[in-house]
This record gives sequence, structure tokens and C-alpha cells, in this order.
Amino acid sequence: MNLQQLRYLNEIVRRDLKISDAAAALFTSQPAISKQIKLLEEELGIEIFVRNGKRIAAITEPGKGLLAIAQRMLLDAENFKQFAQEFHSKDTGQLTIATTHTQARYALPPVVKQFIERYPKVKLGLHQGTPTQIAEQVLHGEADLCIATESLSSYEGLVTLPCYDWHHCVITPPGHPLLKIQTLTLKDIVQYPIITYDHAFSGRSKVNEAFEKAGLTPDIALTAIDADVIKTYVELGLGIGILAEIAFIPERELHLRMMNARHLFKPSTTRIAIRKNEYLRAYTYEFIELFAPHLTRKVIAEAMRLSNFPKTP
Amino acid sequence: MNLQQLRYLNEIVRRDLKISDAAAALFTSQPAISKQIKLLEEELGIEIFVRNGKRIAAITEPGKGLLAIAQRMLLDAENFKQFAQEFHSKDTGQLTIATTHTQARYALPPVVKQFIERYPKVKLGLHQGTPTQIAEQVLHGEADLCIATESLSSYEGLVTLPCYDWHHCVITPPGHPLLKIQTLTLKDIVQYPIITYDHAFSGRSKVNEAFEKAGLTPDIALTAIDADVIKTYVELGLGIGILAEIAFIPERELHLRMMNARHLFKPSTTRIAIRKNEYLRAYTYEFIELFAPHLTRKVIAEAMRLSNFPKTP
DNA sequence: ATAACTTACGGTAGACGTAAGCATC
DNA sequence: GATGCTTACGTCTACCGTAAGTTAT
Repeated sequence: MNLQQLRYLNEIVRRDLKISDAAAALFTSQPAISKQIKLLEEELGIEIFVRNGKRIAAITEPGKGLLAIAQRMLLDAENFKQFAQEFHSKDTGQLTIATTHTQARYALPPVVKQFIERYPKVKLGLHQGTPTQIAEQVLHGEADLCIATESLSSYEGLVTLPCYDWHHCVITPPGHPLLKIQTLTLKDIVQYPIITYDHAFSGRSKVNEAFEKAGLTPDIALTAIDADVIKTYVELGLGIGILAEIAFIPERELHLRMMNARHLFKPSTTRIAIRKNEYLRAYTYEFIELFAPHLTRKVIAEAMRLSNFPKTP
Repeated sequence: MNLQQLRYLNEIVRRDLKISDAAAALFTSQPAISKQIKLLEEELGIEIFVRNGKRIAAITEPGKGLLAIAQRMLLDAENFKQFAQEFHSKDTGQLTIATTHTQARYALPPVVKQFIERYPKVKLGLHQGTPTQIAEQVLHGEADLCIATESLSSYEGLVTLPCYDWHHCVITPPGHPLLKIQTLTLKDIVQYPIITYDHAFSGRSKVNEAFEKAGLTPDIALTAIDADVIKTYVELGLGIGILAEIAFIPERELHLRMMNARHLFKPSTTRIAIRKNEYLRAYTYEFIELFAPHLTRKVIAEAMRLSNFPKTP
């Protein structure tokens, strides 16, 4: 048994039990993997995969157990290298952040600016995607951390940390009738077509929740993944917008007006997620702290440690 | 980086930083290890060992961190094989138990008898040693579990489980004056020379504790590692004996008499210890349960799991 | 018929052992 | 001088890639 064989095993499972796909992903030949898996099975004396003639049909019960141990070992192998890197060259390396539009466009720029000044030799990568996509990128090690507002906590293999709370606001074109109202109500809002985030994005769930609770059915004219699209269509007069306060920069939006909606929608929490048991570089800790100052190295390390403990119901 | 290199690294540290000793222990040549460590250091770009010319002087700070990860990986590698074994041949394998004389001679025989009937194909091994020795055998993987009464809980890498409580008793030759006393006191006992266990064996600490608390200084005539030696010298009239109740089998000891001493010495607890995070075979669980029926597979697995959690002070 | 895995075979890299060299005690 | 690590070199294993073979879809 060696690490290479474990890598092969892990990749085959990741690629839906297709050896050829795994070979392509690991830049090797199909027979190479085929043979190593055979050798591994032979050495262990058990079958890891259920074969249907020459095709792999499923993973066996013991195979699942082996896979779990293998994955832990592979993660440790990564940690081993990372740990060495840390001492070899403290301030160089890579940091890949997976995030959604809202964060990338409005929350991250000042943080990134500070970070690249502090760590000019760290190659910073930004992957944009849906909350689901970015969570899986972290799970598969394609990104070091992800930042989003929705649905990060449902992944077993991730540790999530709350960064900050924010509120939605309502935007309208100048001169809109709503602007005359002192304190907005949901009833006022449902009078007009609404343009807001796609479900699964940027706290959209809190918006839905509020309307449902009030027994109101809003007329959602258009849903967008990012605030810029929402603003564009509000400017065009298609309706009023509901978006994150952070996404509205008053001095830039000459053709839009913002109204407070903090009393209407519950605050959303933006979270950061990292892979469980992953060794983090010093600059990764620092990036997180730049983004959310209360998430110090100590706090993060403690949360990571606690993530392996039983859930207290 | 590969597992072999990690094995080398681990063994060098285990052998007090002597490459040649590590080579001997792993049945390979000294240059083989030397070179692989060099290669590893080169690959990682850091020095793992502090060299004093051609001699290894110490392990570096990063080296320590790497060693910790390496050890976890090596343990997982063992678990990987063990797990496979489990499915390959459920009821065959090896089980090595490290224990002290008292357990081996008096507590284990019936358990071992039952076990070899149930698992005739499992090669059962018994290592006898001091509590310290047997704990280290488990730590180094030379034994699967150890059973003893003293000082197992002080090892970070072990999980200990209480098996049963037992008491000391006092033994004398027939016709001894003490036998006339209804209820023994410590004052009665210190009138005579005492023969008992060596320190660090079989609850000797509880005996010391009792005398100290009472402000009495017993005349310890002889200390032995095992009960049989104690009994021999009590028979010879060198003094009275204090030993584990379990070690006194009335029908066999024609030249000795036993007196209750439960009210004099605190009960001792015999414990079992296993290595943290080690994958246990089904028959290992069963052996433990045979020895201590309340230690079911579930209880043991839970204790193992909890051993990784933070200590609640 | 094609996609997917296995078998067969030759080439190459890398790990190991032996022997010689050199530094520390 | 003895011990202990490194360097040098030859050997051998084992892994990988290419190509041909076999079996499901």
C-alpha cells in the first residue's frame, strides 16, 4: 500500500467510478491506475470495487471504510507538505478564495488590497461561483476557503465561521412614490414588481421568509445573481430592487435611491468556510482576520479543533 | 514524500536520532535511510534534523511538527491494513496483550481460555512486564492492549478504561497471632514485618497511602513483583503478606490463611489501555468484553472517540 | 460499434545494498 | 581508533506508457 494507490482510489470514487476519468484527472494512463488498484486489492486480500465484467459498478462495503481512511491520509499528506512550505518560505505560496459575486464585488476588494500589500509574493486566486459550487471547490481542495451568505453550513466536511451580519435595503429610481413613505412596510413594497437575488444567493432566503410570514405574495419580476444586474433593471424602471446594503454605494448611484429595510428583513450572516482538518498557512489565517477581525488565528484554530467533536444537541 | 520516508523519519526519532539503529530496526541499510531523509528534506525545502557535521544532533522545530503529522499518517496506514484484514478473514489474526504478573497469573486465564475457544485461529500473544514497559509496548504498537493496575493513565497516547475494582487482603502462616483478631487495624499490622508488592505494581500505591494517612511506618521486609513470591516468603515466616484478594485461592493455599483488609486499604482499579485512534479488530473488542463485560464495543468505541476531545477541567 | 477496463510488454526511474570516504567522539 | 553518517556506484525492482485484447452498453 502506498500513497499513490490511495490517490488513485480516491480519484476513481470522485470521478463516479470511472478509471479512465480518474487517469485523465491525475495525468496518468488508464492501465496504470487499473493495475495499481488490482495490486492494492490483491495485497489487502479484499475487493474494493464491485466489477461487472470489465466495468466498475460500485464500491464495496469494506471499500467505503478504506476510502474514508485513505481520504484522511491524503489530507494529512497535503498538510504535511503545507506545513513544510510554511517554514520553507513563510510569505510565499498560493491562496485561492472561492466566493460569490456580492462578496467579490463589494466586500472583498479592500481586503484583497490590504492582503496583496502585506503578502506580495502570495499568488491570490479568486473563483466565482454559486454557494454550492464554491463549497465543493473547498471540499475538493480546489480552493482554500470560501465566503458566502447562503447554505455553507450544510456540508459535513467544512468548518464555517460567521463573519458579519448585514441587512437588505430597498432601491428605487428617483422620484418613485415609495420614497415619500417615512417607514416602509412589506405591504408598501408588494405594490410594485420586485427585482432581487436568485434563490440560493445573498440572503434571498431571508427575503422570502419575511413575505411568507406576513402572508404576502410579492411579484418577483426578475431574479439576478448579482446586485449590478438588479440595479440596472431598477434604473430601467422594471421595478424596485431588494439587495444587500453593502452593494449600494450612494455616491456612485446617481440614478437610484436607497431606503432602509432593516426592520423588514432579518439580518443575513456572511460566513467563511474552510475544509475540516486542513492545515492553514499563516497568511490564510491573516486573510481571514483581515476580512473578519474577530476571527483571529486562535479563534479559527479552536473552531477547527472543535469541529471534530460530537455535536451537542 | 512517501510513506517509507515517514517510517524512516519516525524510526530515527524513536531510536534517539540514530540512523544506524533505525536502519537495523527496519531491516534496511543505513545509507538507504540517510538518503531518503535527505531527499525528503530536499523536496520539502527545510531541514528536519540539526546536523553536527556528519552526526545528527537534534530535531528541528518544523521537524517536530512534521513528525506529528507523519505519525498520524503511519497510524492511519496501519489502520488501513487492519481494516482490510478485518474483512479478509474475520476470525484470524493476531492479538498481543501486554500485562503484569498479577493479571496474567490470576485474572486472565479464564478469559484467555474462553477467547481461544471462540477464536481458535487468532494467534494470542502475552507479554509480561512492568506497567511502564507494557504501556510503552502499546504505544509503539508492539502490543494491542495492556492491562494493569498502576500508572496507565499518565500516557497521552493511550486510552484507558476501568475494568474492575479489587481489594487487598492480609495473609499469614497458620496459627499467627493476628488471626485471633476479629477486625484488623493498621496498628495491628505494623507490629509485624510486611511482605508486599514492589512500588509501581498491583495497587501498591493504595497500601502506602493507607499507612501514610494513619501516620504509621510499616516495616517492609521484602517487596516482590508477583504474589507467588510474596506467598512463598510468608510461608517461610518472614512476615505477613499484603496482596490482591484475587491472588489468594483458599483451596490451594494449605499453609496460609487470609484475612479481610477491605476496610484498611482503598480499592484498586485494574484498567485496560489501548492506543488512541487505533482501529480495533472485532475480536479485540470481544476480548476486552470478555475481560470486563461492561466494556462493550459501543462503550469502547465511544471512549476512543472522546479521547480526541478537549479535556473538560 | 463503441466505450471502458484488462493483459502484455518494454523502457526507465528510483530505491536498495555494498564499499569506500570522512567527521566527530 | 571507533563510531556514525555521507558519497559513489552497480543492481534490481516496480511503476508507467503504449498497444493489443476483451467485455459490456
